[in-house]
Amino acid sequence: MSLKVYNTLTRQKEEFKSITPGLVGMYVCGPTVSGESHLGHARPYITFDIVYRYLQYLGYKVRYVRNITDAGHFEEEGREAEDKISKKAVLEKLEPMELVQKYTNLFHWAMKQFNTIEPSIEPTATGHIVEQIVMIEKIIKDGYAYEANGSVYFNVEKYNTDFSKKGLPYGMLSGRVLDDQLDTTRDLDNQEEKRNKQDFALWKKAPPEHIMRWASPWGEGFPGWHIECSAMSSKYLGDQFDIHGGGMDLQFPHHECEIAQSAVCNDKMAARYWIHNNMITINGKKMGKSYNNVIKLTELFSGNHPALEQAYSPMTVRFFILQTHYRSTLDFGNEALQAAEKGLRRLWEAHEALQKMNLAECQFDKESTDKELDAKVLTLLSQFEEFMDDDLNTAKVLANMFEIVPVINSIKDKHILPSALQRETFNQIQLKMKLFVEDIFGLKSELQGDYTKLEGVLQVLIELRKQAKSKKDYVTSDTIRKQLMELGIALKDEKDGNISYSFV
RNA sequence: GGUCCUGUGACCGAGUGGCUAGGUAGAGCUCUGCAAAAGCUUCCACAGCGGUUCGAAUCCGCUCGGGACCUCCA
Repeated sequence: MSLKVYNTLTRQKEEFKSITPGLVGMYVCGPTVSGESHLGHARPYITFDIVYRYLQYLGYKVRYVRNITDAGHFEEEGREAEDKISKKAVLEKLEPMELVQKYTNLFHWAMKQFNTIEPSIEPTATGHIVEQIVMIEKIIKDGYAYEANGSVYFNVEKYNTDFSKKGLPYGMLSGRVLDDQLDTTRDLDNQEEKRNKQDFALWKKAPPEHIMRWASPWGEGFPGWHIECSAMSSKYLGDQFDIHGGGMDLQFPHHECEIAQSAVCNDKMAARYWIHNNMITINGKKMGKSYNNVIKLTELFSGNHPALEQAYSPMTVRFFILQTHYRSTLDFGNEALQAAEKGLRRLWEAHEALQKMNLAECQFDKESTDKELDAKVLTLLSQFEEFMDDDLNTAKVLANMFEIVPVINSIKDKHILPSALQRETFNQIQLKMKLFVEDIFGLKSELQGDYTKLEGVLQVLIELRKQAKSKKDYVTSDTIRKQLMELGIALKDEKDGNISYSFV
């Protein structure tokens, strides 16, 4: 068994082989910290968190680089070439770096809520201006870029002509042919600096009012968007690395341009495997600023948005995303999120109950084994890796988990005896559920803080209720249960007369 | 206009030739003082029309619908 991933470059699933045995270099396009992250942004970071975790499970030492874009995006290229970040800063009356800091912090907070593991390196664009300038100089020197009025543009046509011979034509990732594009590129104003419409900026001259600016051989300005990723990925991962990830919408032009820049500088395809996650949609349309349909993560967690019937917790969102294959679109909806919330709760409660079971004293013997059930469970468990190896099919793994949940609950409720399974099978369930639910899927309990005092108080109430029940004083017992429910604590009368509780 | 993807039951979604996906909701039953939870059962879908095949949600064609990219975008 070995991991297979879908490579956008070849349009097929390929066996994953790292360049250096045992080591993986992975670069994922990070956030632009000029605003708050929304639900759509959560998808790539959760998706590649799974990739990161699974690769590590497979035994790889992974260097995971995810950048912070804190400069360089153009709001409207060609118009005034305004840096997106400085534009917003003026609006909010903040220093640009203050704004950048604010949204970087918010992003990190959200990533922590989602229980994603921090990348190995999180470089910022502004921290790598020098590297970007060096790269641009090299591209100019080789004749694939030209300066015009303090800005520098990449000569796409010349690149395509020369590098097609080397098997690296422009458009190879997104599957487009350069000639087709000449007519289809939209008209933008003030494009006269460019020799061709499809040329893209490596460096932009900063207008006088522009606050974010750096000295360069071409005057004061700021870097183009695409060059930052090329500069940072090659700096930390080398001329060619294993995985480049990001959202599908970055395929063109962003990743295409990265490929071209890196090809000129390093004479190589920057990355071997290009992995792209699909979009999150809302009412069938991509969630995005330009569609005016975004739900910010803070809104999602608080429920404070007209489209939301309630708040949804970070783990619910994480689970929601994992229930779908990463290359399919995922449609947002209250009903769908609520279904995810309930499903997650059932899975998590079974998982917790399972981990608490201690069967050391239990008698297992051959005669009592339900061979059919035992074999079924073993198959379900063994498929966990099989499904993950098949292009990270988290949806199928979850489906299998949900087939195991009734078995766990039945053992817990004593509908079936633990000895219906072999001891080794039971141990496997505990082991693999923990491994996949927690370590690979990164799900966790959302209870925070120290609950020992609260638990003590609950025990007192539970004792009182037990007493009331034994006296058939159902008014008291129902009152306790009802009022706790209103506080979000559900009491359950177990078969054996015990009372358990859970936080809803 | 160009390139590409897609249409699965009430909702979200796996699934690329034959075998129950799964979750949620609904219905029934068991358990139970009641409830909740849990378990069992049920709901047996693949846009439409043709074609290929012993057999198609899955392959091919057409029709209709939805979407992405071509501009910043996760």
